[in-house]
Amino acid sequence: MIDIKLIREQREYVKKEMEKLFVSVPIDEIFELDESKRRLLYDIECLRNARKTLSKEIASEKDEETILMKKAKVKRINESIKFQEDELNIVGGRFKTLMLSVPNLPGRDVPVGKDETENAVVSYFNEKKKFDFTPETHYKIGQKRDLIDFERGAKISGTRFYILKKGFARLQRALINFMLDVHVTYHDYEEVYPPYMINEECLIGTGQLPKFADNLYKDEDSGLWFVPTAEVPVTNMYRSEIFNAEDLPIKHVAYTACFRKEKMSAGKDTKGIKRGHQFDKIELVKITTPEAAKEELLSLIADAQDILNRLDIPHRLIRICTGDLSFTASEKFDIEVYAPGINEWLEVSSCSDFGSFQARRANIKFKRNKSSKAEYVNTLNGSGLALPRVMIAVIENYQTKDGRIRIPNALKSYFGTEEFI
RNA sequence: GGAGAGAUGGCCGAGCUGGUCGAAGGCGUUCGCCUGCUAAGCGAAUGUAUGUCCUAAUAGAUGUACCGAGGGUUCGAAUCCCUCUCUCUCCGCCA
Repeated sequence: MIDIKLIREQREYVKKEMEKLFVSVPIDEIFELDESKRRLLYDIECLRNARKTLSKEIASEKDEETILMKKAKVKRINESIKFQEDELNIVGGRFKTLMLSVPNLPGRDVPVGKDETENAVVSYFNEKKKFDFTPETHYKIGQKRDLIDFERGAKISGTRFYILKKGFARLQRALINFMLDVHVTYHDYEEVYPPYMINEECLIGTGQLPKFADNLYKDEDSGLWFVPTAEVPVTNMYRSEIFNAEDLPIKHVAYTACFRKEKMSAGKDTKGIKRGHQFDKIELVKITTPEAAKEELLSLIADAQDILNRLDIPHRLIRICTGDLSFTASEKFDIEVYAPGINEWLEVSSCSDFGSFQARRANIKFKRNKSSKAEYVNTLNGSGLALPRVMIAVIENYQTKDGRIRIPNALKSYFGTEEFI
């Protein structure tokens, strides 16, 4: 949620910023709703004040008739209050709905661009591998060597589900441990293992709801939702909490499975393990002061990239332009790995600074010192990294001519004496 | 799943036969006094959110809401009633 004061005081500025995102947002309507909401609230408060005064008078009043008269007066006041409150509920409800659907404002130095075609590659890292044969796709290798079972995945769960077997199952498990170990040991993140099912407030807090309900799984019986990313439970751990400035930044790393319906992407990325309804991910989450956010974003990106450097996987860093920013982000960088088999760049991490957008929704604040007023924190996160696509990159980059996968040096300690899958 | 107990300010803890309760008391914290230093002692202050007025102001004045959450009764609710959530104890079941 953006600050309503911006709409109150700098409406034209907000409109201009929203134009950079190439979305239409009913700023004027929000402004007017806010005005009438405040007017109603003011009227109601005056009425309540009158009621309070009269009630107190009744308590000390002796004369029966005066009491009756005053009681009748309060009853009339209550009727007006009720009337105004009903009005307020309608106006306030509409206001809230609209506010929750306003995307975050783009950060100051985010380049303006229409869509993903105007994103800029910041830089390339690690040399592409040279092959003296045509590199195979991960799914061909997986099927040929019985390391991925797509048929039985579909049999037990439907399309976009697969079963990893033997060396690939172990490779994924090794990667999970490797990533967690690196972030905990070398990057100073505190590991957490959160629930995979969460209540609705969490998803409103981090901005997945109400807008992206279509892409989320829900258990109707309990009202709980399945996590689409660990960002949601980990950030929401601190919902409605106030930090002391000296306790920031908070840095967490979490491993979870993630569940997404992927309706929007129907028919897209159906081959291989690139896009499933369930996938594993290591997530990095930071909570910082506003002034530390930029630096923390850059180090978060570096932390995610470190995984790829240790694995020696070619990748590139992309700066996301305004038109391609996600709903909640004020600034965002993507990391893409190169997969020579399918010959694609695959997004393995999206690193974002959300400014105070999520903090405002989830009510997460900090105090600079004991006597100062609580301010909203900045929340940041990025994958560190998404498992299936790193799996693709490892499999396709480390394949040998005879269809085996050489185990990257960084993962050797997770595989005992084996050198190949 | 069954039976019972509970949820109050940074913490502990009164109030719960409805009005004088934004809420006693204690602890903690902050400031001042006292003091060779520390401790003790004395005095004062000390919730959050949001609106209005006034402002250079996150300074002042004032309104409203908040005693787990949401409804209800009443002129008036922390106090009474209903629903829900969570915590604790006991029983059952269980990886």
